[in-house]
Amino acid sequence: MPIRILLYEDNTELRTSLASLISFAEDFELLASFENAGNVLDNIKQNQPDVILMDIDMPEVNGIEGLNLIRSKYNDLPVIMLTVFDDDGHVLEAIKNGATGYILKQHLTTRLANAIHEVMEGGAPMSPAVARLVLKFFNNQHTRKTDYALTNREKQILQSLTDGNSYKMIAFHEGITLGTVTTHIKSIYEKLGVHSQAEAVSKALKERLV
Amino acid sequence: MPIRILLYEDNTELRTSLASLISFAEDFELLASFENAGNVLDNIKQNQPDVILMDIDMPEVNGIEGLNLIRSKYNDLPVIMLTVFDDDGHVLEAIKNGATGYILKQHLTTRLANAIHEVMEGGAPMSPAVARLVLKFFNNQHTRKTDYALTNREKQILQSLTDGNSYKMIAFHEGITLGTVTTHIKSIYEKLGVHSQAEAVSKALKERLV
DNA sequence: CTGTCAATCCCATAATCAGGGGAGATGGTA
DNA sequence: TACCATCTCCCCTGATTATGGGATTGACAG
Repeated sequence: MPIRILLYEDNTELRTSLASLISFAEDFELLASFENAGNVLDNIKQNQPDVILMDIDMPEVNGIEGLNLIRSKYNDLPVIMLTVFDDDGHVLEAIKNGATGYILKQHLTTRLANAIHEVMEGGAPMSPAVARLVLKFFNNQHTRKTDYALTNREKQILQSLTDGNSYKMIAFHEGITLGTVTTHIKSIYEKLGVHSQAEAVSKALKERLV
Repeated sequence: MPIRILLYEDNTELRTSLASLISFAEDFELLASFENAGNVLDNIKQNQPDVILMDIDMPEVNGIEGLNLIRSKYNDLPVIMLTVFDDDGHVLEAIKNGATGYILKQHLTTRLANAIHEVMEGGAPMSPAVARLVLKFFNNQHTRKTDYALTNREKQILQSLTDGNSYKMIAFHEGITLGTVTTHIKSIYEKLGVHSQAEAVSKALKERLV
């Protein structure tokens, strides 16, 4: 049983050559190809593909929008994004929206077949540069911690505040008086340069202080 | 000029066979290998490697700790993690801590050489299953939005609250009275099931409502 | 045309919070 | 020893917030 494929690509030449590339391999079957993602949901319903190849930069309805349409109905259908750019914005946007793989057009000839097999086996094929980008972003998200020189006690209390506890509850949980809690919070505010709970909690969460 | 490699792997047998695998290729040079990451910073200083191969599961100082040590000094030195587990926790932990690549031991023979070349060219080699895991996590982080049926106005105000604005400031910015702000916030709290600013802000940020 | 909903406004009160002050007890360091 | 940071406690006051009412308007659906 061949792997059933739908292709979205606005460049006629590339679409044609991709089509023949796919048809060449006997374990792939190209069901249809389109020049934009305008009717992607209908296309899927009619063709029942196993995998979708989606260019990002298309007129009318582009690849990201197409991806969104797909994900609104089909959560697990593998979608491999194709693009000439390794532009950060596009990549991250596609991935946030649930792309399964992401290959640069320059790697198409060497990687496409492999990539299709990989997604069918539950993998996530990416051009190495794309993978690096994702890891970098991921890493940034999780290490950004400016040093405000909060003491351990202050961190605990900020944590508790961030969990939505009132001064009273914090005092109870930490086994200290209400007055002490306010004292700690005063210095937390000073160190963070904020003037309200909302600001403190926001800063704590955004900068991963807790 | 061969690519200079340091290896960390506690299993003697595997360490030996990796060592010979690496020495076999003439574009690689194995500088040294160790059974845990205890002296990783000294090792690096002495050997000046281009790439580090790091097992995760090692006695004394494990791969994640080793990675952390490395990242505290060397921000760009490529570190490829090796593991038998495709266990979510390890993978994500390693990536959060700045791993450059992540390959499963079952793929070592077929992918290792390739992976080393990829990191040297600025890529991020990952076993497909690992890549899928990362994308999935990434995707979750960015789409998790439970529907609390907040109205547009309520979302705006929640946003403003999350930015650290007081009721007064919100009233001013939105051009409505203080009373109206409290009314909106009342219904926001009801819909979110919270009873304080801190809780609301926390929930809004954690569940990406804003 | 009637009901529902979003958005606006108002009133009122108890509780909580922000920010100002001062002060004693640790424990480590210069 | 003297200093300094940390953690603890206290007092006070004005501002802000949480929560309970009730009410009007316009839009939209049935």
